[in-house]
Formats: sequence, C-alpha cells, structure tokens
Amino acid sequence: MDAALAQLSADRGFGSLSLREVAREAGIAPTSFYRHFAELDELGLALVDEGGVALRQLMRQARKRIARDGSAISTSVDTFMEYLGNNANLFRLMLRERTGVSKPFRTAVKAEIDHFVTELADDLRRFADEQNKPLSDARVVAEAMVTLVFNQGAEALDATAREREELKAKLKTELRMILVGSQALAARA
Amino acid sequence: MDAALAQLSADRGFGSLSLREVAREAGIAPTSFYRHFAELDELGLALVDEGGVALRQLMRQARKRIARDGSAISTSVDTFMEYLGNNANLFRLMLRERTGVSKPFRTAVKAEIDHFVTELADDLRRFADEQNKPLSDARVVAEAMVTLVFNQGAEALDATAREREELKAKLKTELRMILVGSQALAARA
DNA sequence: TGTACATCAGTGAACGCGCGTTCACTGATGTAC
DNA sequence: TGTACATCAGTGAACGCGCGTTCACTGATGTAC
Repeated sequence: MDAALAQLSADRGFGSLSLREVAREAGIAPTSFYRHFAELDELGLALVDEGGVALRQLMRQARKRIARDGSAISTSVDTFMEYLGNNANLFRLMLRERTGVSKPFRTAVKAEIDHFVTELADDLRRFADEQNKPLSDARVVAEAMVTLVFNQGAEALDATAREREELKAKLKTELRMILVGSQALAARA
Repeated sequence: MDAALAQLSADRGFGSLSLREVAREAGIAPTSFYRHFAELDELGLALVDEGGVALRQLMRQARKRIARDGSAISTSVDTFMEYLGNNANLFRLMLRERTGVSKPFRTAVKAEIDHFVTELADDLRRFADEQNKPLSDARVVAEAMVTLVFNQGAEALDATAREREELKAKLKTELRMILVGSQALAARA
C-alpha cells in the first residue's frame, strides 16, 4: 500500500499504476502481489478506507481546535489544509477517484465524503442553535462547503506555499458567503 | 474526434482510450490515425477546444434568455443543464480532465473555465450595478459558483431525470446562498 | 483542354514492449499433540 | 520438549495479448502550366 501511494502524484493517478510497477516499488516479485490482494483495485479500495479514517481524524481535530480557539470557518480551513499537506497522496487519491473511471472507487469515495457531509451538517445545526442564528437547508450548506473545500484542496496540493495561502483566504471567503447567505435566507423566510 | 467522443462514458475516461480503439471505432486502420494527429493527446486537446466553444455558446444563450425571462440564477442553471444533456461526452471530458492526470489537459481545461469565470464575474458586477445591490468579491463569487455548477454537473451527467431535477433545485439554492451572502458581506463592510 | 506532378488519406505487415496472470515450487514461521 | 504438519509470503519461468509506432506502398483528388 505504501508503494502504491508513493507513486501517486499530480501526473500519476491510481488508474495508471500497473501491478508490476507497484510490486517493483515494494521490492517484491509481481507474483507476490497476489499473496495480499486479489487485484490492484482491491489495494486501491483499501487506500480509500485509509482516506476515510484520515477524514474522520481531521474532523475530530477541527472540532477540538474550534472549541479551544473559536472562529469555526477559519480554524476548519487551516486544519484541513494541514491534513492535506501531511497526507498529500491519500487526498490525491480520494479527490481523483471521486470522479474517476471506476464505479467501485467512486462509490467508496462518495460514501466517505457523504459521511463527512452528514457530520458537518450536524455541527452546523448545533452551531446555529448555540448562536441563535438559524440556518436554512443545513445539509445543502454542508454539501456546498465540502464541494468547495475539496476542490480548493485539489488545487492546493500542487500549489506553492504562497499560492496555498491565497487559496486558504479565498476558501474562507467562499465559506463565509455560504454561511451568511444561508442565515439571510433563513431570516427572510 | 467523433469516434473518440463516442467512447467516453462514466466508466471510460480519455486516458483509458487507445489509439487502436479510436481507429477501430472510426473505421480506419491504426496507422491512418497519424494522418490527422501526431498522437492521441493532440486529438484530446482538440476536443477540449470544442468544449470551450460549447461553453461560450452556453453563456451567450443564457444571457439571451435572462434578458427575456429574468430570474438569472434559475435560467442559467436550466440552460447549463440543457447544454450538459446535449453535449454529455464533451462535458464529461472537460469535467474529468480538469483534475486529470495530464498537465497539458489540465492547463487547457482550466484556461477555458477561467475564461468562463471571468465573463461570469463581469455579468455579476453589471447585474449588481443595475439592481443597486453591491457585491463583495465578484470574482470569488464567480469562482465558487462555477465550481458548484461544474461539480453538480458531473453528478447530473449520470443521474436519472428525477435526480437531475433535485440536483437543479439544490444547485439553485446553493447559488442563491452565495449571491445573498456576498450581498450581505458587502452591506456589512 | 490535357498533361504532369504533388498532396493526401488510406493500407497491411511487422517490430519490440510491458502487461496481468498461471504454475509448481521454496523455505520460514506458527500450531497441535 | 520434540515432532509432524499447516500456513504463509515469497520466487522465476512462461503464456498470450493489445499496445504504439515504423515502413514502404496505393490510389484518389487537387493544382500548375
């Protein structure tokens, strides 16, 4: 699994890996691969699972920091970007396969993201209650936020440190617009 | 080019096409391919150009309809989805290669989308002036809108008619949140 | 109008290559009695 | 504690396959004079 991850990059997707390449990188004979997985996709799906674990860790970490520092949007974005840097290839895999060519991959990644969206929607509702600022369509808000975060994340992966900071600032602005917009729509209704 | 487009689907990306497959579909010998393009990627980039043309048509069409029917967000989303249906594989290509594995493709698609974002930002500013409702960060608003539209578009491509309607409704809500949010942020400043 | 020539899209045979997968086999480690 | 056996991760040789690309060649269409 490490060997496969190591070969991912902006220019190498999981789909372009061959079993023989992965085995070479892992330092084993191609035939030995079958001792561990029935086929290459099985390894890929195991990696997606790992990605899901990383997402749940990320969420717990963000919650902890928000409880301590406040500033939910800014703290969340900072935490996300930090995780992105530390697990670059795992996120690369998730981001790419989300809209990739293999249905099992798309399904698996979407399930992980869906779980993430659900948790975020819960947090948003709780947050809205605490602050007494009602939100309209919390689930839709959460989906839009996650879409924007993941898309900017994909850009950030291959950006310079300077560009990364700009992306973070832009992303925070976008999330604030959605949050404020949702509050405004709730107030109108 | 038609032969290549015809082979794209949810489960077939451009990257998984072989020159021999395309030639077979086109009804010519593999060697004849070289009479038209130096390599397969050259054909792909020609298709991305076609996609850019479709995007510009889409924008003109949407402007015309908005001038006639009003309701900018709703009309734009409807027009986009209609185009999506009529040029499914062209959009599939753009959506996939935007974050794909080949740098020339990513660059080409991003250039087309960037152009689209710039035009949308102009429209948003003009619209804000006419209605006398100032916007904050029109460019950021346009980018967020385009990100959401394209992502929902990718989902819509393989959805049933019923799911498509839900996606449209959700997308309109999301765009409204961003627009209203941007107006609210401008009002606060 | 005829003639000579250039261009152009097409062809089939052939090449070397990396691929996924099968097979029968090896030797180390773990387990039962 | 010793012995017999099972399990497990590993191996190299071999297979057939589809691939991109080259080559020398064909015949139709377009162009110059």
